[in-house]
Amino acid sequence: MSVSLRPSEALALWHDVTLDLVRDGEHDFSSRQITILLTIYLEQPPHTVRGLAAKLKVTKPVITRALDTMGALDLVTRRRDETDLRNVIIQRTVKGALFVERIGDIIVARAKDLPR
Amino acid sequence: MSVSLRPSEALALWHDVTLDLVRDGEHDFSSRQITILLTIYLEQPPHTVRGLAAKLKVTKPVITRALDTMGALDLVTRRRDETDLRNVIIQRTVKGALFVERIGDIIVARAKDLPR
DNA sequence: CCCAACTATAACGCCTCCGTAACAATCGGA
DNA sequence: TCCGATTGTTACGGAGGCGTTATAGTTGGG
Repeated sequence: MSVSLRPSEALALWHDVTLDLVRDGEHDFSSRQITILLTIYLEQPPHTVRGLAAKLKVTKPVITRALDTMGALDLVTRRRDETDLRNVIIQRTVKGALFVERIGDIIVARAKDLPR
Repeated sequence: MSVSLRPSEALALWHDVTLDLVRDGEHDFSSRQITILLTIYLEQPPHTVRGLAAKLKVTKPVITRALDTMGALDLVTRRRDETDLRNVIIQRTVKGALFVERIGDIIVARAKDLPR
């Protein structure tokens, strides 16, 4: 199945959702940070710094810094890979799951209220 | 009309679109900046610093700074309101319109490709 | 004609992020 | 057992955002 959206509807949806996120005022993440968070919570584990950097086409320090920030907010955790100690496995947290869930609820609600 | 989305679809769509935006790598805007840009291009003019600040529930310097940044990128312009010289009218640019249009196209494309 | 109210912006010190480069730890094949 | 390759992180100087506060310009009612 696919979702049918006209450009004006798509942009209105994007606008409404980001507006809600800004108004809530809890965090002001960049596109990079949001993408990293959603990738961790939506795609199949395991997630590594290297893997995320490749997927997003950014450098590894970008990932490290984002994980530092979101780790401090308890939205994400890191664990050493015991089978290869060079790797770091990025893991989900309850708080992060709730945050992502809330984003999903906002999108659904705004899509439902979309005029036209 | 409204758009029917389940939470998992909504999040997948958000993930796919932000991923595209990050991969393109042209800009890395925050939620605030994106919201300001979309508000200017989607809502009825005129737009003022005060009005945007109220709508987004942020302080005026936040808006001024965002306009500085996006103005330097030619995504937005400022003009003095001739009927009340205290006001600044924020205006659209060709480059900004194309940028917003591209975001719309990405959302539509990703919605169409959405599995399930 | 004042002057309080309102506009947007500038200034301040702080913090976070940037890209690049160097780094320590670890792995695995020769 | 080396030693080159690979992992993630840290260090660096620079750029830009933050919230708060101060400021310059403008308005309009008394």
